[in-house]
Amino acid sequence: MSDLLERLRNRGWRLTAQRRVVAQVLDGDHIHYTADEIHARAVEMLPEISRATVYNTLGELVSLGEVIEVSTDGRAKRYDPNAHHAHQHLVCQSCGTIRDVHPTGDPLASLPDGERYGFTLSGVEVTFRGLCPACAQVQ
Amino acid sequence: MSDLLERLRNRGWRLTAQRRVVAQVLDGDHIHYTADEIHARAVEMLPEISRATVYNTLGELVSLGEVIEVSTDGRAKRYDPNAHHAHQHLVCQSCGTIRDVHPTGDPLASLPDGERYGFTLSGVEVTFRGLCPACAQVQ
DNA sequence: CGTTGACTTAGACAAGGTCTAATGTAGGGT
DNA sequence: ACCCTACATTAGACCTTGTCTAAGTCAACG
Repeated sequence: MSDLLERLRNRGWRLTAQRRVVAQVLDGDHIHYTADEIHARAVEMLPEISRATVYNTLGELVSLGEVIEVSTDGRAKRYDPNAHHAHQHLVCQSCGTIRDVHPTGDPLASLPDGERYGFTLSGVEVTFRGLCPACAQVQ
Repeated sequence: MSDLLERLRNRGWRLTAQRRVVAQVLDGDHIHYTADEIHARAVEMLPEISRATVYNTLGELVSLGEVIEVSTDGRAKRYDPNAHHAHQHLVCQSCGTIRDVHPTGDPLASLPDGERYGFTLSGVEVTFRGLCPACAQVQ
């Protein structure tokens, strides 16, 4: 993750305590947190950090391509620090947990020319939905 | 669409003017509207219909499996009445238009057992992203 | 070590959606 | 045909997520 900070500094980022903390939270577990969860964890390390800064920082990381924004439903967006490896997501419908998965084959290839309607395709997202083991037991 | 209303009545739905209007809007064009767009169109036919009723009705249609809820980004959810035919979506990144598409193969099969982490899979969504012909010209 | 422009802050604001308590009504029972 | 009553609808308050603003702060260059 210090790699990340180094990369960002080379791109002209000012290295502030707030940004370091956000990067640190993202680098922790490989769970995909919401912005507010990231804020809550950041506050534990740097009590005065504001919500706006967390949102700003996440937005910058997304537009720099270091983090992927995942909107699995109409709820809060989640942030996936694993931007440098192609992967898709597996989402628990009950608790919202997201895991990274690696399906076989190239999903883009599954759309025949006759179904492209003249679109210029730039990407594809595949979201597998189901119940995680913990939620499956409860139901 | 009277099919739909009949099916719903058989499942114990009370047939109100409001619900008929919402069904009628969904049955119109095959565009995927947001809840507020549906409300706006419903108001033209039944001026006193409330936002809450539209949201309630859409939620019921979704949980009855008659309509699919599509969240393409962090914006408003859109409602797709084409729930009885398996299909996926092609979204224009610029203007947000959604088209239904029919990829080849079963995307669920692309997730190997070793990548399922004990989840009970219930479905998969594939969202192709790109630029529609109109937006591609502008850029 | 001073300067300055990028960064951060608190809190107001906005969009999308949900909830509540009061009121209305579809449709079965008579 | 007409009541009942449980289900449906309403207006509007409220909640969550996210954005914006104006004022204050500070990293890093010189």
